[in-house]
Order: sequence, then C-alpha cells, then structure tokens
Amino acid sequence: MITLPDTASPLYEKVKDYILANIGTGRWGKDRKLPSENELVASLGVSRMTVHRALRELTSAGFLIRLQGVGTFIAPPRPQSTLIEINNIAAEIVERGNRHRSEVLVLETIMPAKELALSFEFAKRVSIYHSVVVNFENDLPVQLEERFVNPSLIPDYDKQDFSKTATYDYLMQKTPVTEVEHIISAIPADAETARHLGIDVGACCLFLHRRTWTGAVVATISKLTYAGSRYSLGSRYSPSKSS
Amino acid sequence: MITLPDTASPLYEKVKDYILANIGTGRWGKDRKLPSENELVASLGVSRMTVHRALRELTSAGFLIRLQGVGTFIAPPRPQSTLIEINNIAAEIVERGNRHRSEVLVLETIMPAKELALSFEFAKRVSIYHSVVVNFENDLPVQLEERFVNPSLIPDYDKQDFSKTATYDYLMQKTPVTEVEHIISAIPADAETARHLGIDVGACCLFLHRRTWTGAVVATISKLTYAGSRYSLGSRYSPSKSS
DNA sequence: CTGGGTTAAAAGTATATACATGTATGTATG
DNA sequence: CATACATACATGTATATACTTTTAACCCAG
Repeated sequence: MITLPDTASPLYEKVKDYILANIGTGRWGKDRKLPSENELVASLGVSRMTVHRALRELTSAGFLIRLQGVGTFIAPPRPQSTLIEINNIAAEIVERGNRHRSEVLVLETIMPAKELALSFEFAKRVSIYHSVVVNFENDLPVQLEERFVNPSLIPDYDKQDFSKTATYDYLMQKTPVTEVEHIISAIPADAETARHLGIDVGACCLFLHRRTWTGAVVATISKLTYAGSRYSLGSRYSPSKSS
Repeated sequence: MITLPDTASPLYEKVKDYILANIGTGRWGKDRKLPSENELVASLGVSRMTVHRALRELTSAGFLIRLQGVGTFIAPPRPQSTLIEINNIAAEIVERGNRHRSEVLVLETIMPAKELALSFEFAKRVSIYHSVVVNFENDLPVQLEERFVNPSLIPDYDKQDFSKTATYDYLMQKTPVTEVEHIISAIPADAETARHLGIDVGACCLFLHRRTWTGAVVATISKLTYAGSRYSLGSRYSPSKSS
C-alpha cells in the first residue's frame, strides 16, 4: 500500500505524479508495462475511475500507450516536435509596438483552375473568392497574403473592407477551424512578389501554404509569402507542459 | 429533448460533436455562454459525468473556458497554431522508402565564440562539441546539419560514429528534452553551404535554428539548412483531437 | 500438432450519487 | 447604506457499480 503525498492538489494529479515519477526509473521492468488499473487501485487505495482518469490524461499527453485488452505501456521517447504559433500577422506587428497597415490588391470572385479546385476537394466546379493583400509593418511590406475562400462557408467575404479588418480576424470570427495543414518552404521571389514586397527578384522568401477545414469541407487556402530577410517564424515549446 | 446521432462513436464524442456544431452558429447568444451541465443533462438525456467529460475535453482542447461557480463559455478565437513535427530526418527519409546516408564533415571540440556562448547561456567560457554532417536522400544531399552540444550533459558526443547512428537518435537517447525553441527562416545559400548541398550560391534554403533545454541548461544548438527546392516542412493538425 | 471455442483479464464507457469548491445574489442586520 | 451571512447554482472531484469491447491465453477435440 503506497501513500500519496498529502498536498492540496486533486487526487488524480497525485496519481499522475506518482506514475510520472516511476517512468524512466526502470521500476516497471524492461517491457515497460505498468500495473493494471485494478492493481493500481489496490496499491494506491483510490477508485478505478480516478486511476483511469490519471492514465487517460497521461496517455493523451503522450507519456503512455494503452491497448485495450492488453495493458498500459510507457511510450517510446517522443520525436522532437514543437507548437509553431502562426499568428495573425497584424496582431504580431502591433505586439512588437509597430504600426500595421494592409493594402488590398485584389478582391474578386473567380472560377478556380483545375489544380485549385482539386485543393479545395470540390467535386464540381464552383466559383470561389480570391484576395491578395500586402501587409506592412511601419510602411515596410513584410508579407504578401493570397487567400482563396470557400463561399459556401463564408458567404460575405467579398463584402469586407480588409484595409480595416484583418482578413485573419474576419475568417476566425466566421468559421470554426477543425483542421489545419501547413507546408513551409523557401522560395525565390518572382517578379510580382518582388514588386509588392519591395525586394529583388530571386530573393529568398519564406513561403507558407495553409489549408483550413471546417468539418470535412476545405474552408480557406492561404499562400503567405514573407519577405525573407525581414521575417522568420519562431516558437518555444515545453513538451512536458502539454498535458 | 435532443436526440444525438445513432453512430458507433462513444457517447461523450457525440456530445462533443453536438457542442462543437453549435459553437459559432450564434446559438448560444452574444455572451457565448453555454447551457450548464445540468441543463445539457436534461436536454441530451445523458449523465452529468458524460457531459462533464465532453466539456472537460473541449476545454483542454481550447474551445471552451470554464469558470467554477460561473459557467462555460466559448473561448475567444485562438491564434491558428499547428504542431510541426520536425522529425529525425533519417527516419523521415526511410519512411518515404528512400535510402538515408550521412557524411561527417566535422567532429571536434571548440571554445565557443562569444555569441555562441551567449546562446548557451554560459556564465563562463567552457569548451563544447561541434559537428557538421550532411544528410543524403538517395545520394542527393538534402540537409546540412550543424550542431553544438553541451559536454556537461552529453559527455561522449565526440566518441560517436555518426555515419552509423543519426545524431538525432543519439541525442534523444542521452538526454530528456524539457524545452525546445525553433526559429525558421529563409536564407540564401553561402558558398560553403552551396558546395555541400550541391546547389547554387544564393539559392533559397529553409533554415531552422533549434535550441533544446534539459532543465535550465541549454543542451544543444542545431542549425539545419534544407536545400530549398528539395525540401519543405509540413504538418496537419486537428485542434479538436488534441485533448 | 493444429484449429477453434472458451475464458480470463485488461482497458473503455456510462451512470448514479455524493460531496467539495468557487461565485453571484439576495437579504437581514447593524 | 454597507457589511455579513445565507443561499442557490455552477463547476470540480471522488467513488461504486455495471456493462462493453478487445486481446491473449488456455484447453480440448480432431
């Protein structure tokens, strides 16, 4: 019978701490199999639901792997991963104490080309919104933002004044994002990009391709080009604090 | 009385889906306050524990905010964020069914320059390990990997044969990472990088700067340069499934 | 020895119940 | 009018119980 510490934290947290403390110490053998829920119930003197909650939360935090009918195991060391917050660029600029301004180059309704319609996973051709906006930080262009928007989810997209409301803010209000895909690459600026961002043709740019889903439907496709030398994406992440 | 769909998924998932479907539709008023647990119990005909679990998981996924004694509210729109898995490049290449090979260019002990010592947050100058490795995918160089390693945490780093074990694998075995910082940018290849990666000087490269911590101590600093046209970082992320 | 059914054990889910804890509100009292 | 208390209501936690689903091991018949 093990006695858990007499602190103020809830019981399931104490059970989590107890288990975490025993992970990696070799206490649970070379097959890394934990005691069953019922064994933990017996040894810790708490109810099975409490043990189950602790184990479930540690599992969703990536520390454990559970197999129904088999048992609970210590998860293999996780790959390095990081939460990159790809923020609203307007908010980011303001947060740095600088002035944000945007300039709308294009705001139209188009019939998508075949490749684009494929990206939207459309069965048949329907028209979509298309916008191109340049974002400035203190009158210096830093990001070229091209967006394609599914009108069935965001019907009034073309009625907005995006020199006032950031496109990002508008979209986030309108539709809940259930899934996001990002592809980050480095590309040389083409003539048009170079002109809009005020950089040389062929200069290095960070290019971010994003698709967002609302349910099973692709809501938006964004192509964000960051003026290379003026921008980078950063993040700091504590794996252990994600539980 | 609302009837939940008659699917195979567990009840608490149906409750989560029901709540998610009603977020953003304005169904829950301009103060964005959800019905209380007991009201949901009455309207959905499930037990309070099941409703509670659904609400708790949606809260930890960031969709809701709960205040004890007050109620449950729709969380303000989150910044779009994504989990970028910056994987072991060797594993990634193998997973694509290709052949991975690496070539060690440098493996030495050096006294860090001032800037580097600062990055390590060293109080006084101590020597560190320095390695430069090129990673090949089917004999095509794709990544230049420069690493600086804190010898107090990984004392045998320079004894390894990194043409056999990937540096990543070795480091992951040796030290638990408690915190990671990434900075991603796009840079033109300098002469040396261009030579090692077999690309033109000035060609666009994705550049990833990573620092990892073990406790309060900086364990490693990595500078990874990806041959631009040959590589991109991708991710797909479901916010609702991160509970 | 092999195949198949039985059984035991493990995690997964769902409920009813109880009590704890935090917040807002209304009311009585000074 | 203001403070303090009581109260109602919200979420938070803990337990006992029951049933389900999945897996592995065992035993037995062929």
